[in-house]
Amino acid sequence: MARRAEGKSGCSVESALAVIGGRWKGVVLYWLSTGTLRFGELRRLLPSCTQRMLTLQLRELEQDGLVKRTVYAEVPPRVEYELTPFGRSLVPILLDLKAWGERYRRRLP
Amino acid sequence: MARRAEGKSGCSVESALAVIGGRWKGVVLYWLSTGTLRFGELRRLLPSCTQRMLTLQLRELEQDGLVKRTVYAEVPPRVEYELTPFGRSLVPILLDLKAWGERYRRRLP
DNA sequence: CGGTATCCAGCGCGATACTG
DNA sequence: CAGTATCGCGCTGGATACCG
Repeated sequence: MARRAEGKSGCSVESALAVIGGRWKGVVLYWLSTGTLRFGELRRLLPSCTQRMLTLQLRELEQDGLVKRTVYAEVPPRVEYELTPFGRSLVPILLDLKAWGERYRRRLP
Repeated sequence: MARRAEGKSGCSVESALAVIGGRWKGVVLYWLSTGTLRFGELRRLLPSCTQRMLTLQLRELEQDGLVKRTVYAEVPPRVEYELTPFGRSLVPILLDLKAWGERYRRRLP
């Protein structure tokens, strides 16, 4: 986690990218911006992300205070993920990025 | 370049992050948003980025159409980098990210 | 000054298997 | 269902040296 570790040095753009720059974090955050989701639902929404990676990325987002994890003591177990208020503060930027990404893709050969 | 290569698949957030997610790209773009810069100037602005990495990241940004590279046939050689119009279209988002990054850092222990 | 070339470490990430 | 555990590969990026 070299990238995430150095959160305090460098400029703030780096800090932000360190938080959302993980392989799947952008998409995870995007889907969570549409509402609370269970682990299995996220898995289905990110078919090419392995279970292990999904877990890891969610844990990091949780540590960074963007995502809240709620475990329900049921059988079978249920775990729900949702954005924290701080996480939600990133959503507008994420949507801008998404829009920009669409324009970028339209330029491709 | 696994990340950059798959620009066409996945959601657009991924595409955008694939373009600006490189280790130094965010900062390079940020500095270039303040005006045209020579290679050596960028080096001084990113002291912890090696010359090799700076070159690589600039080349990728150039390929992605965000940065224009101009070589002046002088001695000693002079090379200037500036944002393309398309690159400039990313600047507002970058500034939002920067502002968000500052808030993020203020939350840190 | 503004680059290549070369070599190489580390870790990001995937694949697979097992568990409460 | 929602995870951990373990193993290993490949790419990212660092160090260093050389070039027009």
